[in-house]
Amino acid sequence: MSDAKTRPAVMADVARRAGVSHQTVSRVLNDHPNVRPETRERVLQAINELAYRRNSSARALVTRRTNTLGVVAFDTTLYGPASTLFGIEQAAREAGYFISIVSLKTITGKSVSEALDYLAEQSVDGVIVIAPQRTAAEALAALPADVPVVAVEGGRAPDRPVVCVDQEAGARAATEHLLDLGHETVWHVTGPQDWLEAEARRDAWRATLAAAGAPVPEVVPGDWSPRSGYAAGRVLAERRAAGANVTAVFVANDQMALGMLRAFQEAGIDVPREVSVVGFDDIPEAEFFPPPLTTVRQDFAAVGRNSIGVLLDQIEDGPTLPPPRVVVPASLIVRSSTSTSTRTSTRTVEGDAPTGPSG
Amino acid sequence: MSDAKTRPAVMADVARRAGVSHQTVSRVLNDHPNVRPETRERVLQAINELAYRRNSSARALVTRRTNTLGVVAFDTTLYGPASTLFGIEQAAREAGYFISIVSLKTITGKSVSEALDYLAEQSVDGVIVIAPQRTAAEALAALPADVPVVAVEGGRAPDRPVVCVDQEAGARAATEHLLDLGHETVWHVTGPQDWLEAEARRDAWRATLAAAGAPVPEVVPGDWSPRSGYAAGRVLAERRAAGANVTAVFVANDQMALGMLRAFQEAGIDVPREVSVVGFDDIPEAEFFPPPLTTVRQDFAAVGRNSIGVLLDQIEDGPTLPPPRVVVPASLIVRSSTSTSTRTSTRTVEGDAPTGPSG
DNA sequence: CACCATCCTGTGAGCGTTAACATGTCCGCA
DNA sequence: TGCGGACATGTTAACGCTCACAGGATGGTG
Repeated sequence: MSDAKTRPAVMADVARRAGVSHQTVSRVLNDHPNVRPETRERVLQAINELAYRRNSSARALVTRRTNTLGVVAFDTTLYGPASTLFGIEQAAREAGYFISIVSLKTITGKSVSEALDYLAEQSVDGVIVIAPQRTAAEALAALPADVPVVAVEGGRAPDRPVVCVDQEAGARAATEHLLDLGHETVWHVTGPQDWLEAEARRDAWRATLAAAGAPVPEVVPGDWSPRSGYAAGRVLAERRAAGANVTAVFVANDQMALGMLRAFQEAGIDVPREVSVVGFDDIPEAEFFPPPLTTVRQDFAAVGRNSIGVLLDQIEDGPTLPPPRVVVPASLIVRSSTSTSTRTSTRTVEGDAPTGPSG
Repeated sequence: MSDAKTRPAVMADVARRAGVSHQTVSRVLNDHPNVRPETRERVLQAINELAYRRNSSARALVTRRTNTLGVVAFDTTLYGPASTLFGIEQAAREAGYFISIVSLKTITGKSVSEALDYLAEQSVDGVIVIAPQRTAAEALAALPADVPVVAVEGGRAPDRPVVCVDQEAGARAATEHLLDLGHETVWHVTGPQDWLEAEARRDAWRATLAAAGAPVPEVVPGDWSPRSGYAAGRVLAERRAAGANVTAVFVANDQMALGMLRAFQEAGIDVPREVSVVGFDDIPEAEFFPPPLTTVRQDFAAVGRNSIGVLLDQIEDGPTLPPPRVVVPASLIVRSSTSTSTRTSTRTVEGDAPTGPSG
């Protein structure tokens, strides 16, 4: 009975070598308590000698668990998604799960549901969807839940577990920081319209201004790219030249802030002496912008950890009602792109209001 | 025999419903030719009605193929690795493969081999290792090849397939561009010592200078981070103040270039009037640096496509000798951080050599 | 000494699929 | 009419594992 030449060893081979049954080998592998230490030792040695590896497919077939989680992401080239993905991967591996990833080029209801289909084909045990856009979040909500799903930045989906960064607190901190510095009001450059994060930051900015009794300027649209930030910077420089009270800007992300800094520089506007700028994300480059950017840092590692935590809970205990909603804090990092308002010797501006430069 | 309540349908269920044997269902699923169109139709309909999904574990168990490829990456938060990963994922999905990823925090021989172990446990069909460091590449070379492996940026590993960007051509283009602009020589800020890319860029820079008969200044060390670029910028500003001929710098990546630009600005050095700067990577922000950065663009999508291509070849046809080595081109993107040398009215510098500002 | 509980180990079945082979049908051609 | 071959389908046996259950020891207790 000349055995196979180089076929990897299977459980039966180990069993034979250790002089036990395949079931005992299985027990050793699965840390069952009822195995004599001596026997366990013999089995482990046989495993080592044969370089035995348990066949994950056979195991998955019978346990109905693949130990694999799917992640659907969009533009993993951006710092935020990339960092979130990294956090997710670390947390998953720690919990003994594999991560299978699908990166989308375009995010539509269709592409999201296709991605989920694709992952379902691989029989993942659960899925994390990084769904920062309204369309993605809606597509997710519309889907039948044959597999546990967690949305990251998934808006206020009422029936899905969601993990997200506290955009509101971040935007509020940014805006208040500028108001506290004595600026009469704060302008805002938004992200793309259908991004939930952009919306949340904008709304919180607006609410903060309103709460402080400060005038609420029209938003300047952007799309996250440095280019759009540059364009927004030119718009604001123009407004300023035309007499508008532009001394402080809260830009919805760091990349746009970079573009804006460049536009201001070209327009001869000094940051922070003449205009203060705050970003959002705290990308590694932000500290070295001209000038170093005051911005809001998001704890992406925590987002990853929590996503995995919520997802595993759901996999193990089934869906809970109401679905959990975890909010991860964001913190303001003050650098050199913001300073007190120096607009003292100026003619009164058009839409003035009682500002409270509180301490 | 009341059938299971909500248990997902299996092949036998489909077979029963379509009035055929499970084997015929299998044939339909696998596009076997010998199925009557009419039968095929009936089977497909049954599949639809039951929302049947083939069980990938069972399939993998018998075919000994998981249709999954592993990717080992390091610091996927950086633009380069993130982009490569994205390219790999796209190409893999197109080819019908799943991607399972392991991101390493630290890259050592141990961590790389652990990652490969981890992926082996998942029975991946092949692995792509993004191994830009010497240690990673060496760990890879030392490993037994029980699974097809492709190294991305894996140095000159003689016995492993490698896909890499033409660092040499990129660095040469950057250096020549500066020499062509009339600069007597070009300084260089390197990446971390054990990164193969850093080494390749440095060597090519040095060779280009030598070929042009230009003096070769000492390299300034860096570690990819903006911070280290800033430090390098201060060093060079100091040298310049001390009379050294610093009019052109080739920085090994864009992030460090950003830090350097900041240092130069603080030192009152105008870029590009007084010093020209070239980066490497062409990150999205580069176009909006102060000033827009001349840099070298790498085609990460092509790297991804080629990695998958080489890996699939190896999986399907077995290892070939010699192992393939694919080099992806890099191209110089000229922006505003470089200009002709204006160092005309200067005292002669110490280490002068016959420069050839050739056309 | 009988009896039950506890520990350790083995036996057999089954997870859902594909591969190999068997069977049956139909057609063309000698 | 008979026969080989292409085609269409069914039957059976793996694939390598875990689960449920069946024992054979061993030890404490009545």
